[in-house]
Order: sequence, then C-alpha cells, then structure tokens
Amino acid sequence: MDKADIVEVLEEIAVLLELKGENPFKIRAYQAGARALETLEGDLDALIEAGDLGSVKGIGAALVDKIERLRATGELKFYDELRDSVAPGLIEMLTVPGLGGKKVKRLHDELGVDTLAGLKQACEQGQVAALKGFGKKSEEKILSGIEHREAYAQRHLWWKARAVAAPILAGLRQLEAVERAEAAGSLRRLKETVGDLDFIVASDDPDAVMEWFTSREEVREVTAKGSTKSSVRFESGLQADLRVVPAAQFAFALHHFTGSKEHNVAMRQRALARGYSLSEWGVVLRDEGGDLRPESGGGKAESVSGEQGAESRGRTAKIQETIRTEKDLFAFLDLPEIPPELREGMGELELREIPELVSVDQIQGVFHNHTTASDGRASIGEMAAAAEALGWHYLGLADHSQASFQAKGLDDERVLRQVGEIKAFNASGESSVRIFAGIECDILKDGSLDLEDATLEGLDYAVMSVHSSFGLSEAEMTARVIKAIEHPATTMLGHPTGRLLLRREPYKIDLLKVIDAAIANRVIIEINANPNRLDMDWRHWRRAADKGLMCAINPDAHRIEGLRHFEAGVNIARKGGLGPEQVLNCRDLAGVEQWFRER
DNA sequence: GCCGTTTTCGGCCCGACTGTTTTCAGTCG
Repeated sequence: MDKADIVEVLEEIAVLLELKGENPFKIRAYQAGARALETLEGDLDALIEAGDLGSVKGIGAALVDKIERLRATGELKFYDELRDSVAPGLIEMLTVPGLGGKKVKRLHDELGVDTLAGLKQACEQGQVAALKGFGKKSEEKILSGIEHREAYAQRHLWWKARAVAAPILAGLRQLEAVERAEAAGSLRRLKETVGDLDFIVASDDPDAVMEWFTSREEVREVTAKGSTKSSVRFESGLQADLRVVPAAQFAFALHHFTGSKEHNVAMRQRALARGYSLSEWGVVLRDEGGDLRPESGGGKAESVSGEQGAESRGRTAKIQETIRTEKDLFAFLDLPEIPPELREGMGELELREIPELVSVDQIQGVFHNHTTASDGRASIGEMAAAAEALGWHYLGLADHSQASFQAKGLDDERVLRQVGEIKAFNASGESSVRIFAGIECDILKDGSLDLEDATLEGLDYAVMSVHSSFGLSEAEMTARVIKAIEHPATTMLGHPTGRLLLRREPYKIDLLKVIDAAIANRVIIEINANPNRLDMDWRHWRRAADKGLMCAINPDAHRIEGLRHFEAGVNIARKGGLGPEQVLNCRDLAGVEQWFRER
C-alpha cells in the first residue's frame, strides 16, 4: 500500500471512530497522523528502514505500528474490524449539514437508521423530532439537508467563486457602516476550489451590515444570524459567512477566518508554547485569567466592541494594542509575514524567510494557446492584439495536432503552413507582440509523438500532452509520458495529470518520476491555468522547483477572453511557492528565445 | 493516540450559533 492509500486509511479510521463515539482526542490523533504522513518530507520506506518514523511529530508508537503494517502487507486487522462494525450508510449521513458523529450514532442506536434513505423516512414519519435532544426544527433541517445534499456538498471553482464574491465585497465596502471589508477563507488562500465564501468586516454597527448581507436578493436562505456572524445560502447552493468585528480586532479575525484550519492550529500551538492564547478576538496571556476576551465578566462579542473595554486589563491589553495587522501578529510570534496562499498547514511556520512569489505584473507573455486553425475562436491577429492589450511582449500559439481530430488538429502539412503564417505575421509589423510558433502535440498511447520529427524541429517550441487512452495503468502512463519527455523536440509537458476539477479525476501517473525525467531532460512542466485544470497541482511545485524544475504558466486559451486565466495560473504558482526565476513567462523576449534555442 | 526546557500523566485550539433546553451539547469552521 502506498503512502496516499495509508493516509486515506488513517482518515477513514478517524471517521469511523467518530461514529463509534470515541474519545475526540484520539480521533484528532488519527487525523493529525494522516496529515503528518501526507506532508512527510523524504521517502517513507527509508524512514521505516531507519526506524525513524516515530520521530515524526504526530506519529507515535501506535501509529508507527499501523503504518508499517499497512506499508508491508496492505492489511490491518484493527481497521478491518472497525469497518465491519459500522454500517457504510452512517458515513454518508455525516455529510448532512448539522449531523456529526454523536447525532448520527444516536439516530442509529435509537432508531435503527443506517442509510440516508432510512433517515429520510424516519424524518417523514416524525420519529426524529420525537427523539430527546432533537425536535421539529432539527428534523426539517435534516430533511432539507438530504434533499439538497449534492448541491451543498459541491465545491466551486476558484474563478467562479471569485465572480460571486466580488460584487458582494464591493457592496460591503460601499456601506457607510463598514470601515474595512475583505474576503477570507480558501478564496483568499487561492485554493483551486472553494467550499464557501467568508467575508470579514470591521464596523461598529454590525446590525446594519448583517441586515444588508442577509437581505440581498440572491440569498435563498438565511441559515444563521447573530451579532457577529451571519450565514446565507445562494440559489446555487454556495454558502457565504459574514463576520463583523470591531476595527481593533480586524487583523485577528481576518487571519483566523483565512485559515487554513491546520495553519490556525499550528499558530495557536505556537502561541501556547509562548504562554499566550490566540483566538479570532486576539491574544491574551494565559496567566492573566481564564477569560479569553479582553473584557472580564464573560462579556459576549458586544461587550468587546466598546473602545474602552480593552483598558480593563493590563499586559494583555498592551499586547493587543500593538497588533493591528496580520504582519504584526506573525511578528509577535517571531514569524515572517506568511502570505495567505502559503497557509495550508504544510510546514509554513518553519520557514525562516518567505520566498519571493511570482506576481501577475511580472508575466511578459504566455505559451500554449489555440487559434481558429484548430478549436480556438480567434485568429492569430486577434490573439496578438489581445496579448498586446495585456501588455505582453510575446505569445505562444500551440494548436492541436492531428490525433485530436475532434478539435480539428493539424497534420504536418497544416503545421508547416501555420508556421509560415506566423512568420509572415511577425514580419508584417502589425503587432508589437512576437508570436512563437508552437504546437500542442498529442502523446500517443505508446509514448510516440503525433507529428514527424522534421515538423517538430521547424517550430519554436512544442508542448506535449495526453488527450487519449486515459485508462492505462500507472506504470504504462508514466512510461508513456517519460518517453515523450525524452524526445529532443519536447519543450514542455502539458496538463500532466489530465484532471478536470470537480469533474474528472487525474489519470494514474507517477508524478515524482515524471518530474525527475523533466528535470533530467530540461523539459518544462506547465501550470495549465484553465480554471478547470490548474494542472500540475500546487502541492508538487515547491519540491519540484527546488530540484530544478522550470515552470510555464499557460492559459490554454481558446478565445481571447481565455488569456485572462493566466491569473489563475499565477495563483497556483504562488501557492506552490514559485518565484519569478522559476517561471519562464517572467523572462523577457530574448530570455525566452534563448531557452527555446537551447532546448 | 500523542506529547513534554516547569509534565511520562493529564492535558490536548478556540469560540459562535442553533436548537433544545432552563444551563448546555453538538456542530462547524
């Protein structure tokens, strides 16, 4: 069993323990163990061999034993017995909003319900409302949750979520009562998909802000409305939370609700180790009393909002006053300012300094775009004009090759003709943008390429992509792609896993081997910036770039508007920790020409 | 189940909101 499979088993054990009503800290230990294993640096087998697995934080003696068994035999009696003791339908019931391990366990124990359908029936017969601790409202909420389960469980592409969030954020900022407003959560962390929207507002008139937010016309349902938090659901099923805090606590709230959860846990542990307790309201000295809010007497959020409130306490109040921005907060914990996109609980607190991250304004052009020659909607001239409007100096055109016949892919003759057109266009002086003549050439099932070597050699560059035979085994797919990487004409590897976010899983491939082969052959791997792809994934980039892998950000545009997607690619590059020197698009025209010549 | 420059036992991140209670458990992020 490989590492990813073992991580899954540990996570499933945590879920099963939750349904058994086990000690919550034990459950967390399994989750933490899964996390630790997932983000492990270095080779698992080497670690096991050296007997060092137990030295990894979060993995103790019991987990070492379980992980080693799973690695060696793929089997674990503890896991098998646990799984046999829990009806599979119960795991599904956990996805209903408002139902956690304890409630699901009671529904099962007291009503004998062990499937979603059974739960629905029990609700319709009024059995759930009759249960102690439940009630009519719980029953209705469960029924509605089951009916809308698919829409509620759905995540949303970052690009689309931003489009929903932007007008709300702009509206909030225009309100008189609002001092500051930001979007937080996974949207701010530039995650490829977003579960729900989070808005943080600084205001001393929360009611006015809450009222505006919950009464917007696109709101279908208000699921919570309190003095500091409101939640709504839109027609699409997308949920949005709004938090309103006093201006003095804005930095803490913004940091907290930006997350990630794992990042916050690490931050709080760090604060605790220094004798402080950290929350969305601020930071307090632990020995100055148990109440975490600046005002004593168990004040609720309203009491915190009084400007005088903080003065009632000594040193805590002073600390609180010195922290006005996220940067202050990080500095207080002896950390550099960690950008939101790096806050994934993947070791960012260990960074001594933050690497310079590539930014949108450093991009001088993009590669891998389509024209009307294959399945694009714009001509060479139209694409060049759009690139010029974006301030770019060059643009790579890479239409499909013949095997992609559904996309009107080009055969050798048509490729050569297009090269001629591009040469003529560059010579015409019609645009200040230099057009590179490229191709997105299919990698055939056996790893050979879809065009003649002579044709490929006549191009400025070539992107090689898999568009067929997704069902190969991991070994076959890996060998297929590596064979293409080793071809001397290959400049870049296109969308290396073929995934479509929320729609199609990546095909099976050993990316670590692919990355090593790319480095050895001086082949670039792209970040396909189409919001549906964002492939190669950010989780692989930091380590790959450290080993010497070069990146290209490629919008894969099929119309002029698609060029804009390069921003989503920059997001992923930033999330992957890439700096401008690791991204080909940040080089000037001469620099790119040189790279292509030396391929 | 994990962990320890005050600890090898007794903690474990923290708070808002809801619904069902009448002081709080459960869920969520």
